Amino acid sequence: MSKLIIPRKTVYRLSLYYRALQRARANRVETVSSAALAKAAGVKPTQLRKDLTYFGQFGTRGLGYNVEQLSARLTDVLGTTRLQPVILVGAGNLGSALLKYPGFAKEGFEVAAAFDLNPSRGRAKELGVPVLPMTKLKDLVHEQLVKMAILTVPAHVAQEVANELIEAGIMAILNFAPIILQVPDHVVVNNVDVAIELENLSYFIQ
Amino acid sequence: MSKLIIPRKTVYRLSLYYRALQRARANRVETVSSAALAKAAGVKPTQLRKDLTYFGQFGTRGLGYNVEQLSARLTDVLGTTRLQPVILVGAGNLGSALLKYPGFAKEGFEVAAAFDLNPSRGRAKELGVPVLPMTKLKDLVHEQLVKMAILTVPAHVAQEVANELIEAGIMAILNFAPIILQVPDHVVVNNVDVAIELENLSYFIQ
DNA sequence: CTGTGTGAAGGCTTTCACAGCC
DNA sequence: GGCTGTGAAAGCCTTCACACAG
Repeated sequence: MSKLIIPRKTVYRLSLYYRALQRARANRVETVSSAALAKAAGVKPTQLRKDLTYFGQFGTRGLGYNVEQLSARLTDVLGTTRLQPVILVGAGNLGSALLKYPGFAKEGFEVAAAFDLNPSRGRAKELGVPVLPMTKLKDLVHEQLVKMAILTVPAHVAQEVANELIEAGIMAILNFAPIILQVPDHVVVNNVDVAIELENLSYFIQ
Repeated sequence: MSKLIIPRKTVYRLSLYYRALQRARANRVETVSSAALAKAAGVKPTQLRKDLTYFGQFGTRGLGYNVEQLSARLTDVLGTTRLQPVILVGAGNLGSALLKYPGFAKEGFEVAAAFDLNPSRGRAKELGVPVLPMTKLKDLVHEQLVKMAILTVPAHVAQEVANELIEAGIMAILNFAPIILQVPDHVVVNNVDVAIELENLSYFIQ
């Protein structure tokens, strides 16, 4: 379905809209205007409307959008993307914190397992997922058809571990190591880098 | 200095270049070509060169860039932005993990203090910074001229806490809560949202 | 009269192509 | 020959302006 090309930035914003809609739904709101929804998502109303036109018309002119209905359509577009199993590699401070973060399940991702060079240090019980040695990586990825990995290892081993992940069949990496990973074309990487975000912020408050 | 307008995305990439240069320097490399540096930063060579032209010429044609020199110039452009004091608000799992993350100091940021509704739960000793109650926020921000904050509180209180931060004089917020903060124009916000990054990744591996 | 849908315009970034220097 | 610097072109994304529906 929808093999229409949706711009990269639009896809990103769809997630924001979806979140805002869930909040509206939780508040028993039935209808939202593009102005209201856009505000909740931090964008301009015209942008929101334009984004939605990439996959159809949902609004009622003079009224706004039906929360349920738009929500359902967004699930449909982003939909198959949810409920994916994910693995986390590197159960240090940051990795452990992410594992304990309640937002994953809520947003539709399940952490199938965590991997670490030293599996004992993260106790599975406390973290709520199995913590396995790297040698088990390939098997688990194949068995559970895992395509995505969260990488929270130190920078100096990140590339090496990323190679192992790709070798094992991982297609998408959410990389927290402060280094740009070199990967083949079929692999997607998103980076999360706290230091760079801070640096960026500070530039704009001169 | 340099009130020339540097595009937002360029500023972001300058941080990547700077990092890559530090690694090159650590390896005693004296000269890099735009091709090599661009690869390390994950961009195209022409993009790197164009980015650098916003604030001067540094390269030697036929040779490349002097690592020291370019590095110094980048420090200069991003420079005053470094070594800023930062506060962290919300010393839960994620907040504590970030405090223990060694990357801050290395990248030139110092966490002046952490704040929490329940200061006892994060022991200052373990975290390496004072953990204070929210009532001390305003005083510390004023005393230490803090302009930036890392926000790692639960989503349902994020807006409220952000308001307090802004009220206290904070100008820039690195927000980890999965919600779009409504802030006045003079305040800058960057969002880090793991769930959305995952969702985004998964869309692109259909 | 309110609020959506959308072609067209505008603005911002990236990429190209090649001139210029070592 | 190798590699930088850069105007021009292309591409992408956002915003505008307004037609149109309820």
